[in-house]
Amino acid sequence: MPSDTRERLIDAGAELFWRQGYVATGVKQIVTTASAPFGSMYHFFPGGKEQLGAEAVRRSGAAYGELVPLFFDTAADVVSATLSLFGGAADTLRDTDWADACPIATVALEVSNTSEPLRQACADVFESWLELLGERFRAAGIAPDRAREVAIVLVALLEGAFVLARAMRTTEPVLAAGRAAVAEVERALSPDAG
Amino acid sequence: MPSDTRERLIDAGAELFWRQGYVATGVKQIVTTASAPFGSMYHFFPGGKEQLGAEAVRRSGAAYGELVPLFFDTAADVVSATLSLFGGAADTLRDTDWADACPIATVALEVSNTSEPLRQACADVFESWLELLGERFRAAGIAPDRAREVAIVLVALLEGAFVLARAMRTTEPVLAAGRAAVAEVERALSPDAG
DNA sequence: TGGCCTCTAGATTGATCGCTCTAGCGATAC
DNA sequence: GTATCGCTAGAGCGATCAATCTAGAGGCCA
Repeated sequence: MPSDTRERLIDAGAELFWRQGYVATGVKQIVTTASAPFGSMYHFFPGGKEQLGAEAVRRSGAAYGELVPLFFDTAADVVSATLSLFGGAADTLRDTDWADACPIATVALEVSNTSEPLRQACADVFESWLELLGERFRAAGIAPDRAREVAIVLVALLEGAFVLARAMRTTEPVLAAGRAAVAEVERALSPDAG
Repeated sequence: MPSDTRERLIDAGAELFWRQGYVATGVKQIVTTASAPFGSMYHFFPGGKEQLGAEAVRRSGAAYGELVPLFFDTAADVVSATLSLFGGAADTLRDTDWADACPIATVALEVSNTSEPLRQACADVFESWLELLGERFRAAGIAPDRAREVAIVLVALLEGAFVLARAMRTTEPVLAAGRAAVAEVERALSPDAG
């Protein structure tokens, strides 16, 4: 069985990196938050903060990816699923004081040119989301290449809207992005129009 | 006349925050890069790193905003301007080793919940971009409310595509976002179709 | 010349950074 | 019993953090 302390360290790291970013989060703070002994940190993660960071990113990514079935399995179709995905994101953002946005976007931008393992972890997470979403769009009858493109546009709209919304403290960008995402999905569903 | 040293400090800060983010950039590094005396830093910016950061963000934002007339004045219409804007962004990103993306996005995410002055500076910059773009879309005949929404969608697509592209090391998201941006602009130009 | 003010110059502060180190606890194996 | 191993525990390393401090250089005006 996996060590309990190790799990708690990853969870604490994921939470803190989400909220504060990678650079601003100290190892000591992670250890304290996890109620773990400091020595265990480097026992379980000989690669140090970077290794813990990579595992935390992957865990956050997997958790966030579970939102895809949550929204797309309950909705009537991919259009309404897309709409409620953005609507839910806007509500969550506002209700959490503009904190609960993408758990890895800040880290992704921070480390993109400074840590290859972390950059790779972020890339893998994004790719997994694209695959999860692409699958849904293919199931809705959209051709594979087009399905991937729609998935990319959807994720880009969400990530970009998060950046704007968190800075400007308004849900306006998320709602506008949601309408654009719906339009993109509809456009892919009926490629003849336009 | 404005002090030369002060100007150099802001420029150096803007450059470093762009490349490394706000948290990862040290005051000492800014001073060294600017070839400025350390004492001058706190003479010109009694508010410290935070004050310099806010001014650097506004300067970067203004410089980046100049891309709007650059692309929209030379293009035949707003659609081709949008297309070349994303195309240019993709080329630049690839040619600079995925470094030259949005100069303030990393900072915006980093400080959104930790520094109100910096958050405000980022919000002001985004708002200025939305105004610059909205103006162009209004001039193209799009109703004011709709023009703002198109501007938001365009910026969100670009910011989100940057996040994906920098992590995944491919221009694919920027190009896909560009096509979606073009579709959004076209949709706004002919609201009857669809 | 003397006084004032802006800016330069960098040593220094206390705190925190990521990380290494030794020491020892407790359970299992023989 | 005792040797081994996984894990706990935290003191302490050198480096770096943002920021403060004193000291003085140089221009401007009287």
